[in-house]
Amino acid sequence: MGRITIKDIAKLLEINPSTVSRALKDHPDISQETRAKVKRIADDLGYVPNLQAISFRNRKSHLIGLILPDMNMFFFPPVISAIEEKVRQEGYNLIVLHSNNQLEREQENVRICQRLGVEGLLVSLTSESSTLDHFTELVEQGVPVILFDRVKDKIDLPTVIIHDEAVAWEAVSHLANKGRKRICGLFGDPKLSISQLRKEGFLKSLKEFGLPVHEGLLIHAYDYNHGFKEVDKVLARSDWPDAIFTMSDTLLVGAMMALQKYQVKIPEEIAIISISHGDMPRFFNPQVSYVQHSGTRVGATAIGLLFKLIEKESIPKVNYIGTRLIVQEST
Amino acid sequence: MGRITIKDIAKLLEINPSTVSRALKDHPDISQETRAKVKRIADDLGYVPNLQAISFRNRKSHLIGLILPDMNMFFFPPVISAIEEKVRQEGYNLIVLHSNNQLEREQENVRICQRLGVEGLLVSLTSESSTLDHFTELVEQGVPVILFDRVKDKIDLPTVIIHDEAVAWEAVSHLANKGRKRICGLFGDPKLSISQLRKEGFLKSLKEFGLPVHEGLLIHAYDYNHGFKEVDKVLARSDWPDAIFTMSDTLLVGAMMALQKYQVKIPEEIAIISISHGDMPRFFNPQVSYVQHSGTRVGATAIGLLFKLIEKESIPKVNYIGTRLIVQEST
DNA sequence: AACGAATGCGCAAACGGTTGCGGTGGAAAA
DNA sequence: TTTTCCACCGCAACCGTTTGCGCATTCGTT
Repeated sequence: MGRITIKDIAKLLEINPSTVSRALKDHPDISQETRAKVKRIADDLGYVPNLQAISFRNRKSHLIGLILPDMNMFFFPPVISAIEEKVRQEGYNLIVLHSNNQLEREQENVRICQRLGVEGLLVSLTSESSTLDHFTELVEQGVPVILFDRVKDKIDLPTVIIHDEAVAWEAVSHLANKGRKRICGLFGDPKLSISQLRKEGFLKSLKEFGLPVHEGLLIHAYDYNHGFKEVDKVLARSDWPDAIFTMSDTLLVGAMMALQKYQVKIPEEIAIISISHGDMPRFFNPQVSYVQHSGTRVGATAIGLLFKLIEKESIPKVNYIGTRLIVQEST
Repeated sequence: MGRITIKDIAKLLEINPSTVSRALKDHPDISQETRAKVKRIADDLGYVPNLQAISFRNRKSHLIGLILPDMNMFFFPPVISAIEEKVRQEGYNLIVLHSNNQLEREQENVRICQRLGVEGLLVSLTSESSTLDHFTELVEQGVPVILFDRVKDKIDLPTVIIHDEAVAWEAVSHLANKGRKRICGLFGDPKLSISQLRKEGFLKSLKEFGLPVHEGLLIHAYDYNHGFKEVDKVLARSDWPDAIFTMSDTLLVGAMMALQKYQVKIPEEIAIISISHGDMPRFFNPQVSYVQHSGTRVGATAIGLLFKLIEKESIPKVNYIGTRLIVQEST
């Protein structure tokens, strides 16, 4: 025999499936005696409720969708962990989808979520996601959607972010306060709002400190190899910067690879600071100062808000995650 | 109105739902004309097939379960990516579950998969998973289960692994061939078979080269902080090793942090080699030699085999993933 | 003794889509 | 003209579980 169903139990006990169903969930209409009998048989036969049937009947999937642009090893793992933890606590399950940084894939992923009947959706956008029409249908059907980290402004979906501009400003200002004057900045894909905002914070800080902006020291890179190559180019010249700001762990790694190649004395010759999840800066010697941007907190906050939406509570449009400047002795 | 169903379309066109169903999937029984009409209306109304209903009716979920012991940032991200890629290609969806390194959670996760009706299951075990009874019920129901990376021997589930012992042996032998004589080994949780096997490979190499085994240089550590502390202790003494082997990226990081703290000259004073996914060794200066253990290949192989099982094809019991020794100039 | 209430359970429909089978109508074959 | 055949579509059951409603039976109350 395949899987045991409620019907099987009913037949065995010569009662109605509805009675079995009610007995299993301690419905007061059913006598203690019957409940006990049903539960016993269910246990003996190894009855496992068919979630598909239940989902179908109740018109809910108990599924939460999570759409990520990529599988950045530094940031998303703790995000996924935090989300999955909460999701399971609430008796839901998590579907993780990757967009491979392509809008088309993202749209496809949204469709998949729609077909699966997810009850809530957490999204970190690709850099190509300028239009967000692919979410409207889902939203109109009443499915809550929350954007986190990689978001778009001027859209009406709730977001969970850090105060990107302020965070970059804080990091760069720390360098400037230490007397650094020729500061190089590494940013990610310029199409991403996080890149734009962090760059603005960078520029704002330079301006406040009256420091010049060197176009050659404003770098955009897409991965650590690219970051390495760009910083390598900078260091190949004689007019070295005296500090580097990197907006992510990925870029920090790229920069460090170049700095190490040139045997740069950190921080004497060049100081470096990053926005980071918090692990990577400790792996280097000397350890790197950073503004901590916790993926765990981002994930936990986002999923918490999503469940509030699912419970029909209202939440703020924009939700900022706190950050913390971690200064290493050496910097 | 909520979600558009086949019945809605049928009512609108004054035809039978079965006709709509067939029209949508180009059943030859339906005239081209009707097909066109149905598809047009379906499109206009934004019909989205209810996957829950379909899954229920067809008694299949199109779901694949992936159970991970933790969210190790070095190894599992590429594994997840590779699996998800293939899963989506096959028209399936992926459920990712984390066991947080607890057997209890793993058992719970298996139950969840069972209730969800997954059609296949990929598992990397926790270190606590000595018994594997929690899989038998699922297996008996005909659901294929494949273990990868963190597996148990003496069980009858198919596995995807690297040749742990040989890989460790290769790495350590490389050190020995370079004349290293006092080699320190860092291993993970001793309850894990990968730790045991890699340790055996380590010891085998030492033996073959006639090198002594120093108990104090055989270290087990659970995360990079722990690894750091242990290596720190070793370096606090005067009798330094002249080489270190680490069995994972996590431990490599811990070791490097300690080496950097003591300003150890690599590889002059102490050489280091690791088993690694491949990114981390490049982040250090000098770059670290390693035996590459590709999470992408592991994931791709495991999911490929799983689909073979789903298609009722037979597969080997143990499947080895190839590895490659990457020697950096400096070592 | 008679009536209302509570208790315990069964009946049947429903969720959305699929599918075997059967039926109708019109065209082609006899 | 009658028979055959095929193209096209409808009917109804079904997947497993839930739930509103209704029907007995028993119990407590005047």
